[in-house]
Amino acid sequence: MKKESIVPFFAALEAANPTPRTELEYTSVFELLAAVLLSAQATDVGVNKATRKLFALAGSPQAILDLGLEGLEGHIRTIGLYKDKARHLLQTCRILVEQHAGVVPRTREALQALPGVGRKTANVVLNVAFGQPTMAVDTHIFRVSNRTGLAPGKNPLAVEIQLLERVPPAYAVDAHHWLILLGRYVCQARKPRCWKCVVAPWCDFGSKTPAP
DNA sequence: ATCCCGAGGG
DNA sequence: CCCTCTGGAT
Repeated sequence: MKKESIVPFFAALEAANPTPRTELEYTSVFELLAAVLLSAQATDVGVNKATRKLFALAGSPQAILDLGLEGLEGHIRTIGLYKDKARHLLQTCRILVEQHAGVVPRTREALQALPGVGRKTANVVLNVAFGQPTMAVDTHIFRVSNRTGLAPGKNPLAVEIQLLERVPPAYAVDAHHWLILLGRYVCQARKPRCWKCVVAPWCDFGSKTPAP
């Protein structure tokens, strides 16, 4: 993608969706952290289905701890990778209670020190909860960045660095959500719907898919 | 590089 | 059946 295409690219995304937001359901920063941790290799729809009941019963680190491993597994069993996620979330809650007074930390270092929280999850929390211009490169953002040519890096970290360099400051906070939603509903992995894509004029993707 | 792992879609 | 879904730990 040409350098001069980047501003119109994001201007088009902004025009189509002026105030993008995550589709994960949460009512506190802790619930956001838990929901993002659970969302690895899973759909938001599936995570929300489980967390709606879970958070109604246990919406704080101590309340999750009180569920115990078996109890927590019971609530998230319908989500993929649930054994690892239950164990990691419990350990994370234990650290939050014992080392952070039950409050989600605001630094990348402290976030990534939590079990089950890697670079991508930390970036999402920093962006969504604390308004920082991070680029959380998940499966959607990686694919969209490569296809469009916005950031052609060969691995998630390379793409993240390119996005941080190339996305204009005015778009840096919302870019995360625009790219995610574009990947989820338009630039899909199997069958991209190029005919309904608002950034198609600036996209490098060859042989754009026609309308059905 | 490999494992984890259920639900939904094609 | 196979692929995909807001990855992280080993």
